[in-house]
Amino acid sequence: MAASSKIRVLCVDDHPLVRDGIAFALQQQNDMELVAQAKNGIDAVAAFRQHRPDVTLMDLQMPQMNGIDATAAIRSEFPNARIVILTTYSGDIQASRALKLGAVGYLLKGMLRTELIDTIRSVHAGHRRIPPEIASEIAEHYSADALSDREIEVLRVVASGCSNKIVADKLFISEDTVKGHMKSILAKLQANDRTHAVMIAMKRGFLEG
Amino acid sequence: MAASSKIRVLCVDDHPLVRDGIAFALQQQNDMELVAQAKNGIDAVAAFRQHRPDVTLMDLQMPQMNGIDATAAIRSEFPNARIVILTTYSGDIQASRALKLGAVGYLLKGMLRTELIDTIRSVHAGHRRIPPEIASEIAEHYSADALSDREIEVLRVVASGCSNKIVADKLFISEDTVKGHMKSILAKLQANDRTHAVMIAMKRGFLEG
DNA sequence: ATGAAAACCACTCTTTCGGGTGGCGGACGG
DNA sequence: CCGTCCGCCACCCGAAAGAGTGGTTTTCAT
Repeated sequence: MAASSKIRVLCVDDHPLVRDGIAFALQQQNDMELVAQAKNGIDAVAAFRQHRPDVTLMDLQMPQMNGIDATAAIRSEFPNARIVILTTYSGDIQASRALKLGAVGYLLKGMLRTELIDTIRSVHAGHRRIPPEIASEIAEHYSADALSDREIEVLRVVASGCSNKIVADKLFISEDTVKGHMKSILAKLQANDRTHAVMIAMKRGFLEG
Repeated sequence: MAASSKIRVLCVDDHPLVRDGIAFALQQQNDMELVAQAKNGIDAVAAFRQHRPDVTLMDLQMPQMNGIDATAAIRSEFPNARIVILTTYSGDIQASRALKLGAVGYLLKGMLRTELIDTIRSVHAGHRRIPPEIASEIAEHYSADALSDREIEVLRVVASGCSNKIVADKLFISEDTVKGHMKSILAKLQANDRTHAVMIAMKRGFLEG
Protein backbone atom coordinates (compact mmCIF):
# COMPACT_ATOMS: atom_id res chain seq x y z
CA MET A 1 0.00 0.00 0.00
CA ALA A 2 3.00 2.23 0.57
CA ALA A 3 3.97 1.99 -3.08
CA SER A 4 0.47 2.66 -4.39
CA SER A 5 0.13 5.78 -2.25
CA LYS A 6 2.89 7.51 -4.13
CA ILE A 7 2.05 10.60 -6.11
CA ARG A 8 1.86 9.45 -9.69
CA VAL A 9 3.38 12.04 -12.02
CA LEU A 10 3.23 12.50 -15.79
CA CYS A 11 5.91 14.70 -17.32
CA VAL A 12 5.35 16.43 -20.65
CA ASP A 13 8.22 18.28 -22.33
CA ASP A 14 9.80 18.13 -25.75
CA HIS A 15 13.34 18.30 -24.39
CA PRO A 16 14.64 14.90 -23.25
CA LEU A 17 17.17 16.67 -21.07
CA VAL A 18 14.49 18.50 -19.13
CA ARG A 19 12.51 15.29 -18.72
CA ASP A 20 15.66 13.65 -17.38
CA GLY A 21 16.15 16.49 -14.95
CA ILE A 22 12.62 16.10 -13.67
CA ALA A 23 12.94 12.32 -13.51
CA PHE A 24 16.12 12.78 -11.53
CA ALA A 25 14.42 15.11 -9.08
CA LEU A 26 11.41 12.82 -8.66
CA GLN A 27 13.32 9.61 -8.13
CA GLN A 28 14.96 11.16 -5.10
CA GLN A 29 11.54 11.60 -3.50
CA ASN A 30 10.12 8.49 -1.94
CA ASP A 31 6.55 9.75 -2.13
CA MET A 32 6.59 10.38 -5.86
CA GLU A 33 6.66 8.22 -8.92
CA LEU A 34 7.13 9.20 -12.55
CA VAL A 35 4.63 6.97 -14.33
CA ALA A 36 5.05 8.30 -17.85
CA GLN A 37 6.66 10.90 -20.07
CA ALA A 38 5.45 12.59 -23.23
CA LYS A 39 7.24 14.74 -25.76
CA ASN A 40 4.25 16.60 -27.15
CA GLY A 41 0.57 17.31 -26.53
CA ILE A 42 -0.74 14.33 -28.47
CA ASP A 43 1.39 11.87 -26.57
CA ALA A 44 0.44 13.67 -23.40
CA VAL A 45 -3.28 13.08 -23.90
CA ALA A 46 -2.67 9.43 -24.74
CA ALA A 47 -0.39 8.98 -21.75
CA PHE A 48 -2.94 10.62 -19.49
CA ARG A 49 -5.71 8.30 -20.66
CA GLN A 50 -3.52 5.30 -20.06
CA HIS A 51 -1.96 6.18 -16.72
CA ARG A 52 -4.35 8.65 -15.08
CA PRO A 53 -1.57 10.43 -13.18
CA ASP A 54 -2.23 12.39 -10.00
CA VAL A 55 -0.22 15.35 -11.23
CA THR A 56 0.81 16.34 -14.75
CA LEU A 57 3.75 18.64 -15.47
CA MET A 58 3.04 20.35 -18.78
CA ASP A 59 5.44 22.34 -20.91
CA LEU A 60 3.82 24.99 -23.09
CA GLN A 61 5.90 25.19 -26.24
CA MET A 62 5.95 21.84 -27.98
CA PRO A 63 5.80 20.63 -31.55
CA GLN A 64 2.63 19.08 -32.96
CA MET A 65 0.32 19.94 -30.08
CA ASN A 66 1.17 22.61 -27.57
CA GLY A 67 0.58 22.62 -23.85
CA ILE A 68 -2.51 24.80 -24.03
CA ASP A 69 -4.38 22.51 -26.37
CA ALA A 70 -3.23 19.46 -24.47
CA THR A 71 -4.39 20.99 -21.20
CA ALA A 72 -7.76 21.78 -22.75
CA ALA A 73 -8.09 18.29 -24.17
CA ILE A 74 -7.18 16.57 -20.94
CA ARG A 75 -9.32 18.81 -18.75
CA SER A 76 -12.37 18.39 -20.95
CA GLU A 77 -12.06 14.64 -20.72
CA PHE A 78 -10.87 14.49 -17.12
CA PRO A 79 -12.14 17.55 -15.25
CA ASN A 80 -10.29 16.49 -12.12
CA ALA A 81 -6.90 16.38 -13.80
CA ARG A 82 -4.32 18.34 -11.86
CA ILE A 83 -2.03 20.02 -14.34
CA VAL A 84 0.97 22.19 -13.54
CA ILE A 85 2.21 24.50 -16.27
CA LEU A 86 5.94 24.53 -16.94
CA THR A 87 7.15 27.58 -18.80
CA THR A 88 10.31 29.49 -19.55
CA TYR A 89 9.23 33.09 -19.37
CA SER A 90 7.10 34.65 -16.68
CA GLY A 91 5.19 37.21 -18.71
CA ASP A 92 3.42 34.54 -20.62
CA ILE A 93 -0.18 34.97 -21.60
CA GLN A 94 -0.28 31.36 -22.69
CA ALA A 95 0.19 30.41 -19.09
CA SER A 96 -2.76 32.45 -17.94
CA ARG A 97 -4.86 30.82 -20.64
CA ALA A 98 -3.87 27.45 -19.31
CA LEU A 99 -4.77 28.56 -15.81
CA LYS A 100 -8.17 29.63 -17.10
CA LEU A 101 -8.53 26.18 -18.61
CA GLY A 102 -8.10 24.72 -15.18
CA ALA A 103 -4.40 24.25 -14.68
CA VAL A 104 -3.71 24.42 -10.96
CA GLY A 105 -0.06 25.37 -10.87
CA TYR A 106 2.58 27.36 -12.60
CA LEU A 107 6.31 26.79 -12.59
CA LEU A 108 9.15 28.66 -14.22
CA LYS A 109 11.87 26.56 -15.78
CA GLY A 110 14.44 28.50 -13.87
CA MET A 111 13.20 27.09 -10.58
CA LEU A 112 14.99 24.92 -8.08
CA ARG A 113 14.36 21.23 -7.51
CA THR A 114 12.77 21.96 -4.18
CA GLU A 115 10.24 24.30 -5.73
CA LEU A 116 9.28 21.60 -8.18
CA ILE A 117 8.61 18.94 -5.57
CA ASP A 118 6.96 21.41 -3.21
CA THR A 119 4.57 22.39 -5.96
CA ILE A 120 3.79 18.79 -6.86
CA ARG A 121 2.99 17.94 -3.24
CA SER A 122 0.97 21.09 -2.75
CA VAL A 123 -1.03 20.61 -5.92
CA HIS A 124 -1.63 16.97 -5.12
CA ALA A 125 -2.97 18.02 -1.74
CA GLY A 126 -5.58 20.05 -3.53
CA HIS A 127 -4.05 23.50 -3.48
CA ARG A 128 -3.46 25.87 -6.34
CA ARG A 129 0.11 27.01 -6.72
CA ILE A 130 0.36 30.25 -8.60
CA PRO A 131 3.24 32.54 -7.67
CA PRO A 132 1.91 35.91 -6.53
CA GLU A 133 3.94 37.89 -9.06
CA ILE A 134 2.40 35.80 -11.81
CA ALA A 135 -1.11 36.14 -10.43
CA SER A 136 -0.80 39.90 -10.30
CA GLU A 137 0.76 40.01 -13.72
CA ILE A 138 -2.09 37.98 -15.11
CA ALA A 139 -4.70 40.13 -13.42
CA GLU A 140 -2.92 43.16 -14.79
CA HIS A 141 -2.72 41.88 -18.31
CA TYR A 142 -6.22 40.56 -18.35
CA SER A 143 -7.82 43.85 -17.51
CA ALA A 144 -6.93 46.01 -20.47
CA ASP A 145 -4.31 44.16 -22.44
CA ALA A 146 -6.13 41.10 -23.67
CA LEU A 147 -6.16 41.08 -27.45
CA SER A 148 -9.22 39.59 -29.10
CA ASP A 149 -8.84 36.53 -31.30
CA ARG A 150 -9.31 38.62 -34.40
CA GLU A 151 -6.72 41.13 -33.32
CA ILE A 152 -4.19 38.36 -32.76
CA GLU A 153 -5.03 37.00 -36.18
CA VAL A 154 -4.38 40.40 -37.74
CA LEU A 155 -1.16 40.90 -35.82
CA ARG A 156 0.13 37.50 -36.83
CA VAL A 157 -0.17 38.41 -40.50
CA VAL A 158 1.32 41.84 -39.88
CA ALA A 159 4.28 40.15 -38.19
CA SER A 160 4.93 38.17 -41.35
CA GLY A 161 5.67 41.38 -43.18
CA CYS A 162 2.32 42.21 -44.76
CA SER A 163 0.97 45.71 -45.27
CA ASN A 164 -2.53 46.59 -44.13
CA LYS A 165 -3.74 46.13 -47.69
CA ILE A 166 -2.31 42.61 -47.94
CA VAL A 167 -3.64 41.67 -44.52
CA ALA A 168 -7.06 42.87 -45.64
CA ASP A 169 -6.91 40.65 -48.72
CA LYS A 170 -5.76 37.62 -46.75
CA LEU A 171 -8.47 37.98 -44.12
CA PHE A 172 -11.17 39.04 -46.60
CA ILE A 173 -11.86 42.34 -44.92
CA SER A 174 -11.36 45.99 -45.79
CA GLU A 175 -8.07 47.79 -45.34
CA ASP A 176 -9.81 50.29 -43.11
CA THR A 177 -10.92 47.48 -40.87
CA VAL A 178 -7.36 46.28 -40.58
CA LYS A 179 -6.37 49.79 -39.62
CA GLY A 180 -9.12 49.78 -37.02
CA HIS A 181 -7.80 46.55 -35.53
CA MET A 182 -4.26 47.87 -35.58
CA LYS A 183 -5.38 50.97 -33.78
CA SER A 184 -6.89 49.02 -30.89
CA ILE A 185 -3.89 46.68 -30.83
CA LEU A 186 -1.53 49.63 -30.47
CA ALA A 187 -3.72 51.10 -27.75
CA LYS A 188 -4.04 47.85 -25.78
CA LEU A 189 -0.36 47.01 -25.94
CA GLN A 190 0.66 50.65 -25.54
CA ALA A 191 2.89 50.24 -28.54
CA ASN A 192 4.33 53.06 -30.61
CA ASP A 193 3.93 51.31 -33.95
CA ARG A 194 3.25 47.90 -35.52
CA THR A 195 6.82 46.75 -35.06
CA HIS A 196 6.70 47.53 -31.37
CA ALA A 197 3.33 45.83 -31.09
CA VAL A 198 4.67 42.63 -32.59
CA MET A 199 7.61 42.64 -30.18
CA ILE A 200 5.37 43.15 -27.17
CA ALA A 201 2.92 40.51 -28.34
CA MET A 202 5.77 38.04 -28.71
CA LYS A 203 7.09 38.74 -25.25
CA ARG A 204 3.64 38.28 -23.76
CA GLY A 205 3.03 35.06 -25.62
CA PHE A 206 0.28 36.25 -27.94
CA LEU A 207 2.47 35.40 -30.89
CA GLU A 208 4.63 32.34 -31.08
CA GLY A 209 8.33 33.09 -31.44
CA MET B 1 44.68 6.56 -12.79
CA ALA B 2 41.34 5.27 -13.89
CA ALA B 3 39.52 8.05 -12.07
CA SER B 4 41.84 10.81 -13.28
CA SER B 5 41.44 9.71 -16.90
CA LYS B 6 37.76 10.58 -16.89
CA ILE B 7 36.54 13.31 -19.19
CA ARG B 8 36.08 16.32 -16.93
CA VAL B 9 32.95 18.25 -17.91
CA LEU B 10 31.69 21.72 -17.00
CA CYS B 11 28.02 22.38 -17.55
CA VAL B 12 26.70 25.91 -18.05
CA ASP B 13 22.96 26.54 -18.18
CA ASP B 14 20.62 28.85 -16.32
CA HIS B 15 17.97 26.16 -15.85
CA PRO B 16 18.67 23.90 -12.86
CA LEU B 17 16.46 21.26 -14.42
CA VAL B 18 18.54 21.09 -17.56
CA ARG B 19 21.72 20.92 -15.51
CA ASP B 20 20.17 18.05 -13.57
CA GLY B 21 19.30 16.29 -16.78
CA ILE B 22 22.86 16.60 -17.99
CA ALA B 23 24.25 15.54 -14.64
CA PHE B 24 21.97 12.51 -14.76
CA ALA B 25 23.19 11.56 -18.22
CA LEU B 26 26.85 12.03 -17.29
CA GLN B 27 26.77 10.07 -14.05
CA GLN B 28 25.66 7.01 -16.01
CA GLN B 29 28.86 7.16 -18.02
CA ASN B 30 31.91 5.75 -16.30
CA ASP B 31 34.33 7.72 -18.45
CA MET B 32 32.87 11.12 -17.64
CA GLU B 33 32.76 13.32 -14.63
CA LEU B 34 30.82 16.51 -14.02
CA VAL B 35 33.35 18.70 -12.24
CA ALA B 36 31.32 21.89 -12.00
CA GLN B 37 28.14 23.68 -12.99
CA ALA B 38 27.45 27.34 -13.71
CA LYS B 39 24.22 29.25 -14.13
CA ASN B 40 25.56 32.15 -16.21
CA GLY B 41 28.54 33.32 -18.18
CA ILE B 42 30.34 34.97 -15.29
CA ASP B 43 30.17 31.87 -13.14
CA ALA B 44 31.21 29.84 -16.16
CA VAL B 45 34.44 31.77 -16.63
CA ALA B 46 35.22 31.49 -12.93
CA ALA B 47 34.42 27.79 -12.89
CA PHE B 48 36.58 27.23 -15.93
CA ARG B 49 39.55 28.96 -14.33
CA GLN B 50 39.17 26.89 -11.23
CA HIS B 51 38.52 23.45 -12.72
CA ARG B 52 40.01 23.53 -16.23
CA PRO B 53 37.47 21.06 -17.62
CA ASP B 54 38.18 18.95 -20.69
CA VAL B 55 34.82 19.79 -22.23
CA THR B 56 32.42 22.65 -21.51
CA LEU B 57 28.73 22.49 -22.36
CA MET B 58 27.57 26.07 -22.87
CA ASP B 59 24.02 27.33 -23.13
CA LEU B 60 23.58 30.50 -25.17
CA GLN B 61 20.75 32.42 -23.57
CA MET B 62 21.58 33.22 -19.99
CA PRO B 63 21.14 36.18 -17.69
CA GLN B 64 24.05 38.46 -16.80
CA MET B 65 26.54 37.08 -19.31
CA ASN B 66 25.46 35.06 -22.30
CA GLY B 67 27.11 32.04 -23.83
CA ILE B 68 28.74 33.99 -26.65
CA ASP B 69 30.59 36.36 -24.38
CA ALA B 70 31.49 33.55 -22.02
CA THR B 71 32.84 31.50 -24.91
CA ALA B 72 34.87 34.47 -26.12
CA ALA B 73 36.20 35.14 -22.62
CA ILE B 74 37.18 31.54 -21.99
CA ARG B 75 38.72 30.99 -25.41
CA SER B 76 40.79 34.15 -25.20
CA GLU B 77 42.21 33.04 -21.88
CA PHE B 78 42.40 29.33 -22.67
CA PRO B 79 42.75 28.87 -26.44
CA ASN B 80 42.60 25.11 -26.05
CA ALA B 81 39.23 25.12 -24.29
CA ARG B 82 36.82 22.69 -25.90
CA ILE B 83 33.38 24.26 -25.78
CA VAL B 84 30.18 22.73 -27.04
CA ILE B 85 27.26 25.08 -27.70
CA LEU B 86 23.89 24.08 -26.33
CA THR B 87 20.98 25.83 -27.94
CA THR B 88 17.24 25.55 -28.38
CA TYR B 89 16.72 26.64 -31.93
CA SER B 90 18.65 25.46 -34.94
CA GLY B 91 18.59 28.58 -37.09
CA ASP B 92 20.63 30.49 -34.61
CA ILE B 93 23.20 33.00 -35.74
CA GLN B 94 24.48 33.24 -32.19
CA ALA B 95 25.59 29.65 -32.53
CA SER B 96 27.58 30.34 -35.65
CA ARG B 97 29.22 33.26 -33.90
CA ALA B 98 30.23 30.95 -31.11
CA LEU B 99 31.60 28.49 -33.64
CA LYS B 100 33.64 31.31 -35.15
CA LEU B 101 34.95 32.09 -31.69
CA GLY B 102 36.27 28.57 -31.50
CA ALA B 103 33.46 26.45 -30.13
CA VAL B 104 33.98 22.92 -31.40
CA GLY B 105 30.50 21.47 -31.11
CA TYR B 106 26.87 22.29 -31.43
CA LEU B 107 23.96 20.55 -29.74
CA LEU B 108 20.25 21.18 -29.92
CA LYS B 109 18.36 20.96 -26.67
CA GLY B 110 15.93 18.57 -28.23
CA MET B 111 18.60 15.91 -28.57
CA LEU B 112 18.81 12.49 -26.99
CA ARG B 113 21.09 11.50 -24.16
CA THR B 114 23.17 9.39 -26.51
CA GLU B 115 23.85 12.32 -28.80
CA LEU B 116 25.04 14.33 -25.83
CA ILE B 117 27.56 11.78 -24.65
CA ASP B 118 28.65 10.91 -28.18
CA THR B 119 29.39 14.56 -28.82
CA ILE B 120 31.31 14.94 -25.57
CA ARG B 121 33.48 11.93 -26.37
CA SER B 122 34.00 13.02 -29.95
CA VAL B 123 34.92 16.56 -29.01
CA HIS B 124 37.24 15.36 -26.27
CA ALA B 125 38.96 13.17 -28.83
CA GLY B 126 39.76 16.29 -30.81
CA HIS B 127 37.00 16.29 -33.39
CA ARG B 128 34.59 19.03 -34.26
CA ARG B 129 30.94 18.08 -34.01
CA ILE B 130 28.76 20.30 -36.11
CA PRO B 131 25.61 18.72 -37.53
CA PRO B 132 25.64 19.00 -41.33
CA GLU B 133 22.27 20.74 -41.52
CA ILE B 134 23.61 23.39 -39.18
CA ALA B 135 26.84 23.79 -41.07
CA SER B 136 25.00 24.31 -44.33
CA GLU B 137 22.55 26.67 -42.70
CA ILE B 138 25.40 28.72 -41.32
CA ALA B 139 27.21 28.79 -44.64
CA GLU B 140 23.96 29.88 -46.24
CA HIS B 141 23.30 32.66 -43.78
CA TYR B 142 26.84 33.88 -43.72
CA SER B 143 26.99 34.57 -47.40
CA ALA B 144 24.68 37.54 -47.77
CA ASP B 145 22.67 37.75 -44.59
CA ALA B 146 25.19 38.90 -42.03
CA LEU B 147 24.10 42.23 -40.58
CA SER B 148 26.83 44.63 -39.56
CA ASP B 149 27.14 45.66 -35.91
CA ARG B 150 25.75 49.06 -36.69
CA GLU B 151 22.79 47.61 -38.52
CA ILE B 152 21.96 45.38 -35.58
CA GLU B 153 22.24 48.40 -33.33
CA VAL B 154 19.78 50.30 -35.49
CA LEU B 155 17.40 47.37 -35.70
CA ARG B 156 17.41 46.90 -31.96
CA VAL B 157 16.19 50.44 -31.43
CA VAL B 158 13.65 50.07 -34.23
CA ALA B 159 12.35 46.95 -32.52
CA SER B 160 11.69 48.95 -29.38
CA GLY B 161 9.14 50.99 -31.27
CA CYS B 162 11.16 53.97 -32.41
CA SER B 163 10.68 55.83 -35.68
CA ASN B 164 13.65 56.55 -37.92
CA LYS B 165 13.79 60.06 -36.51
CA ILE B 166 13.95 58.84 -32.91
CA VAL B 167 16.53 56.21 -33.79
CA ALA B 168 18.60 58.94 -35.41
CA ASP B 169 18.47 61.03 -32.25
CA LYS B 170 19.35 58.10 -30.01
CA LEU B 171 22.33 57.06 -32.12
CA PHE B 172 23.43 60.63 -32.89
CA ILE B 173 23.18 60.23 -36.63
CA SER B 174 20.96 61.62 -39.35
CA GLU B 175 17.53 60.25 -40.15
CA ASP B 176 18.66 59.64 -43.70
CA THR B 177 21.46 57.49 -42.41
CA VAL B 178 19.01 55.43 -40.41
CA LYS B 179 16.99 55.01 -43.57
CA GLY B 180 20.12 53.89 -45.36
CA HIS B 181 20.78 51.25 -42.72
CA MET B 182 17.17 50.13 -42.80
CA LYS B 183 17.39 49.78 -46.56
CA SER B 184 20.35 47.44 -46.38
CA ILE B 185 18.79 45.55 -43.49
CA LEU B 186 15.62 44.94 -45.49
CA ALA B 187 17.70 43.85 -48.49
CA LYS B 188 19.93 41.50 -46.50
CA LEU B 189 17.09 39.86 -44.61
CA GLN B 190 14.81 39.94 -47.62
CA ALA B 191 12.16 41.51 -45.45
CA ASN B 192 9.11 43.37 -46.68
CA ASP B 193 9.19 46.05 -43.99
CA ARG B 194 10.74 46.88 -40.64
CA THR B 195 8.32 44.69 -38.73
CA HIS B 196 9.21 41.71 -40.86
CA ALA B 197 12.90 42.50 -40.51
CA VAL B 198 12.64 42.47 -36.73
CA MET B 199 10.85 39.12 -36.80
CA ILE B 200 13.46 37.57 -39.07
CA ALA B 201 16.31 39.01 -37.03
CA MET B 202 14.79 37.54 -33.88
CA LYS B 203 14.41 34.11 -35.43
CA ARG B 204 18.00 34.17 -36.60
CA GLY B 205 19.30 35.31 -33.25
CA PHE B 206 20.48 38.78 -34.26
CA LEU B 207 18.08 40.22 -31.72
CA GLU B 208 17.51 38.73 -28.31
CA GLY B 209 13.94 37.61 -27.71
C1' DA C 1 -34.50 45.70 -23.17
C1' DT C 2 -30.47 48.06 -22.89
C1' DG C 3 -25.86 48.69 -22.90
C1' DA C 4 -21.25 47.07 -23.91
C1' DA C 5 -18.04 45.01 -26.85
C1' DA C 6 -16.46 43.31 -31.13
C1' DA C 7 -16.09 43.16 -35.93
C1' DC C 8 -16.99 45.55 -39.73
C1' DC C 9 -16.55 49.79 -43.07
C1' DA C 10 -15.62 54.77 -44.91
C1' DC C 11 -13.44 59.31 -45.22
C1' DT C 12 -9.77 62.83 -44.11
C1' DC C 13 -5.23 64.34 -42.90
C1' DT C 14 -0.46 64.28 -41.39
C1' DT C 15 3.58 61.70 -40.61
C1' DT C 16 6.50 58.04 -41.61
C1' DC C 17 8.38 54.57 -44.57
C1' DG C 18 10.82 52.76 -48.19
C1' DG C 19 12.77 53.08 -53.00
C1' DG C 20 15.75 55.53 -56.03
C1' DT C 21 19.92 58.13 -56.80
C1' DG C 22 23.62 60.68 -55.59
C1' DG C 23 28.14 61.81 -52.94
C1' DC C 24 32.04 61.68 -49.11
C1' DG C 25 35.71 59.76 -45.95
C1' DG C 26 37.97 55.88 -43.73
C1' DA C 27 39.48 51.07 -43.25
C1' DC C 28 41.17 46.95 -45.11
C1' DG C 29 43.09 43.67 -48.35
C1' DG C 30 44.74 42.29 -52.89
C1' DC D 1 47.42 51.75 -55.70
C1' DC D 2 42.85 50.59 -56.36
C1' DG D 3 38.59 48.40 -55.47
C1' DT D 4 35.32 47.36 -51.99
C1' DC D 5 32.75 47.65 -47.90
C1' DC D 6 31.03 50.35 -44.25
C1' DG D 7 29.17 54.33 -42.12
C1' DC D 8 27.70 58.66 -43.00
C1' DC D 9 24.56 62.29 -45.32
C1' DA D 10 21.21 64.65 -48.76
C1' DC D 11 17.25 65.12 -51.90
C1' DC D 12 12.93 63.44 -54.23
C1' DC D 13 8.64 60.93 -54.37
C1' DG D 14 4.94 57.67 -54.06
C1' DA D 15 2.95 54.57 -50.87
C1' DA D 16 1.83 53.18 -46.39
C1' DA D 17 0.85 53.97 -41.59
C1' DG D 18 -1.55 55.91 -37.88
C1' DA D 19 -4.68 59.30 -35.67
C1' DG D 20 -9.29 61.24 -35.68
C1' DT D 21 -14.23 60.75 -36.31
C1' DG D 22 -18.07 58.95 -38.22
C1' DG D 23 -21.21 54.83 -38.88
C1' DT D 24 -23.59 49.59 -39.03
C1' DT D 25 -24.46 44.95 -37.33
C1' DT D 26 -24.19 41.06 -34.24
C1' DT D 27 -23.57 39.04 -29.96
C1' DC D 28 -23.88 38.62 -25.28
C1' DA D 29 -24.61 39.58 -20.48
C1' DT D 30 -27.09 42.36 -17.26
